[in-house]
Amino acid sequence: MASTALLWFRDDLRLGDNAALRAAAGADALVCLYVLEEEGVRPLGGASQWWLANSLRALDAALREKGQKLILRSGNAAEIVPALADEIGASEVFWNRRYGPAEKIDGQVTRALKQRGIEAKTFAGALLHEPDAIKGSTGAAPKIFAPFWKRLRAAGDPPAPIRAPSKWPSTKRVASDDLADWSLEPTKPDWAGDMRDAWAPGEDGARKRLHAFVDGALSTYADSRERADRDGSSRLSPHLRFGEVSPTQVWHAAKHALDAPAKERPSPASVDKFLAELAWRDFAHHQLRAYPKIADENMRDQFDRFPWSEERKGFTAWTRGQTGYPLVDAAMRHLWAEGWMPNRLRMLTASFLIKHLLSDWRRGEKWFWDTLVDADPANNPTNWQWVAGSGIDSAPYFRIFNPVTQSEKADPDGDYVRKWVPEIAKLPAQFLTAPWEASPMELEEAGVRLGKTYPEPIVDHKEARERALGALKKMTGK
DNA sequence: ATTTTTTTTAC
DNA sequence: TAAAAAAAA
Repeated sequence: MASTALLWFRDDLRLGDNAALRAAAGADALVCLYVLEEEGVRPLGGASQWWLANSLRALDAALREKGQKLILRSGNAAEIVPALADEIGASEVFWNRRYGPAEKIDGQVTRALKQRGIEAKTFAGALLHEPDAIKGSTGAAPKIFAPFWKRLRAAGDPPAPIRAPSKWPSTKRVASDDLADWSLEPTKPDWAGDMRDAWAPGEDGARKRLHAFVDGALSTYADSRERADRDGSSRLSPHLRFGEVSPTQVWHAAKHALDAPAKERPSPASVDKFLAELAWRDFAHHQLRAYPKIADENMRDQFDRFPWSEERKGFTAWTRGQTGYPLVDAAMRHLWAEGWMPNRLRMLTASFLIKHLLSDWRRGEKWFWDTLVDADPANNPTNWQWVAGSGIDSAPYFRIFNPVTQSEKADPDGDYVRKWVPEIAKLPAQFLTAPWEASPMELEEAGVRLGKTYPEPIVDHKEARERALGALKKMTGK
C-alpha cells in the first residue's frame, strides 16, 4: 500500500539539515504543513510576523521546485494536525522537536494521532544538543552559563548537518489558507521598508548570510561584535529563530573556517567567542524549559518586591529613541527601523530602561518581543532577566552600563549615532557621545538646539545610577 | 556580559 | 602624577 506522510514545519523553515523532512521524504506521498498556532505558543510580535510571512513564502517557493507546496492552516495545532493527517490518510506525521511550553501542544498532537492509529515521528534539529544531553554533576542542566558551556563543549561537535532529500515523493491536493488572509504584514503604514532592505528571510538568505559572515566578520568577531559602527555581528539571529538555518549548520561552518589557509583563517578566539554565543541560544532554551513562565516571572523572587516605576513618559521616550543619550537613541531607532540591533546595544538599552528609568524589565521585554525580527521565546526573556539581575544566571544588580562610556567604546567616531540620529550628525565626534557637553556655540554651529531638535538627557547618569543602586541594594535587604 | 572608587606601581 | 591594578558596588 502506498504510504502518505505529513510533515509539520514549525520553527524549522528549511529543507537542509532537516531530519524530519529527510525521514518523511521516504514515503510515497508527502504533504507539508505550517500551522499559525493560536494556542499553546506565544503569539508573534509585529516584526516577527513580517519575517514569518516572508519566510513562509520562501519555503513554499523552495518546495514548489520539488513538486511540493506548503499547506497553511491556522488555529489549534492539537486539532489541526491530527485532522489533516486523517484527511490525507497519513500513516505517519513527522516533525522536529521544540522545547519549552510548546512541548505540551506536541504531546497533545502525539496522543491525538495515536488514538487514530497514526504514528508521530520526531527528530532533533532545533539546538546544538538536545536538553537532556547536557547535564551537570547533579544530573540537571547547569543553571550557570560557564559550566553549561563547559559541558556542551565536552559533549563534542553536534552531528554533521544532513542534506535536503535528493528524491521527493509526490504530493496530494489539499486545501490551504491564503497567506495574505493571515495579515502578517503591514498594510496602511508600510513600516517594513527598512526591513526589506536589511534582510532576506528564507533559507537562501540564511545560507548567504552564513557564508558572508564566515568568510568575513567572523575573523575579527571577538572584537568587532563590541563595535556598533562595524558590521561585526553575524546577523543570523532571525534566520536561527525561524530555523532557516540550523545551529548545527552554523556551528560546523564556523569550525570549518579554521581549516582555511593561515592568511584567511579567523582567530581561534573569535571562533570560540562565536560558538559560545551559539551556546547561549541553547542555554536560553534550557532556561525556558526549566522556567516556562520566564517571560512573566522573576527567576529570583526577591525581585518581586522591587518597586518598579510605572511612569510612562520615560518608557515612551525610550521606545522612540528620545532619551537624550545618543547611542541609546540610535539603537532604539535602529530596532524600530530594521527590527534588530546588535547584542551589545541590547544590553545597553535594556540596562538603561531597567536601571536608569527603573522600568520593569517585562515592559522592555514585551517591546523587544514586538519589534525584533528575531524575537525568540527563549532568548528574549532570558536576556532581559540577565540584564535585570532577576535571572538565576545574570548580571549582578550593580552592573549598570554608562551610556557615554559605552558610546566611546562602541562607536568612537560616532558613525553609528550619525546614521540613526541625524539631527545631531553635524556635531564633532567628541560630543556625539554627550551633546550636552558641547558649548552653546558648538551646538549652534551643528544646528542643534537641545530640548528642541534633540532632547536633553531625560535622566542624569550619576543620579540615576545612585538611585538604582540604592533601590536594588534595599531590595536585597543588605 | 560594568562602572566607579581606591590602592598600588612606575616613572 | 598618571597609569594600572584591585576592590567595591
